[in-house]
Amino acid sequence: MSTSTKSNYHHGELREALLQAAMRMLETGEQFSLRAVARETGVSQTAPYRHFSDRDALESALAARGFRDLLAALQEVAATSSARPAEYELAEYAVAYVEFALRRPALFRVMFGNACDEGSEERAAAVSTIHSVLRDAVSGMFPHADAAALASAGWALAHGLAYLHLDGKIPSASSTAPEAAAAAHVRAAFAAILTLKT
Amino acid sequence: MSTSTKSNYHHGELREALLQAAMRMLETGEQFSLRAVARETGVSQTAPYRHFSDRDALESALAARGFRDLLAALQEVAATSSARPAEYELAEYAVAYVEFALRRPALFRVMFGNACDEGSEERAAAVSTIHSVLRDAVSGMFPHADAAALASAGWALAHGLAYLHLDGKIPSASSTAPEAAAAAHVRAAFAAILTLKT
DNA sequence: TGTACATCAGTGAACGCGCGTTCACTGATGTAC
DNA sequence: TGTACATCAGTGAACGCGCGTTCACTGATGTAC
Repeated sequence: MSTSTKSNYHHGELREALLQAAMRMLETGEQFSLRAVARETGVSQTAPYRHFSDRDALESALAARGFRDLLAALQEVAATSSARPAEYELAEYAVAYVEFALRRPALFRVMFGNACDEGSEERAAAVSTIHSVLRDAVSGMFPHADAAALASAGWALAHGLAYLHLDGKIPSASSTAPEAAAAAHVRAAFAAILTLKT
Repeated sequence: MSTSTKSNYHHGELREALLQAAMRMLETGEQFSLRAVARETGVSQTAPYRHFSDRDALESALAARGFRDLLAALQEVAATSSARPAEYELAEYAVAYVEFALRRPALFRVMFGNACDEGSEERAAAVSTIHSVLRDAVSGMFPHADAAALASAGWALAHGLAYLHLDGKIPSASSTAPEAAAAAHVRAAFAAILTLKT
């Protein structure tokens, strides 16, 4: 499975292995614990302390990776598109955001839950990077608008949709795949707002 | 403190007392447990089982009250206002929503967290009541719009703003009271969206 | 090239915690006659 | 009006759980000479 199959002692890449195991658990919707991660990695339950000072340190590292991935997903929207009118473009950012949340629900909660939020400027930086990506996108699309305010609003809308779907507060109507239903809902929400122009 | 000061045996209104204690704890941001609620109420830790079959039953009852209160807060917006233009009116619903979330953060999470969501049609009913209140408001304000979609969008926007503020993801800029800053942010977000008309 | 030793990265037993929940119980209440 | 008894609403001890964390330890690695 790994490069060095034997000698569990001196694993070599335990830190990385722990992070990946934790991420895997988060991905399946489980919430993790230091013990569970150690178990999953096949290592004694105190081994993680060699690499993370405490539970929050692991959680912060996961959140940081989550933000990196979310950012990548958003930037991919910017890269792929541009055949659409600007307004729809904005909606696609939101779709990517919500899909990320639904694909990796527990991770999303770790990233945004206030649990280990205090004192991590890495986290603050990640949040502000996302914000500025959105702001740049918005100001490209709507040169005359207040880009910062609009980016905030768009983010909040996507965030709200993500949580409502995550928490099963949107009836989800039919038997369609939840991700598809969510995406449709996101587009409808943005379209409804843009309709206000009339 | 209560009507019957003595005879802790046969409390008389234990169910209500438990709910109020739990609500009080939630209000201060603590998350509760059956044991903690019993402690707070001054009763043995198994007493709550006379009134709630398990932890989830208590949580559901709290959520139901939360939805009732949130609904009241929204309806109060409808009652007080109407001097404003319709567009600002919508923002005021969102302000009330976010203020509710910030005033009672742990309750808000109980209401919307998916924890005990399964199988409670009381909960589903509460959610759909809120939705229809918003829809009615919207269709009163924007007769020509798709009221349902717009109500969803407005709700999601408010919900997202609520969570972002709850989780400290909005820098909060200054030293102002967080609730006031949040309210200003909500109004700004709605205003930014309406600006898209240009 | 070989040996001595410091350092590093694991182990495993144990701690104390709060939790939800069960069980057999007991005190208080209210109803039938 | 008084007594017998069923029912109700509490008590308190105990269970097993998973958790974060600590401790003294030991096996593996790498470096100095």
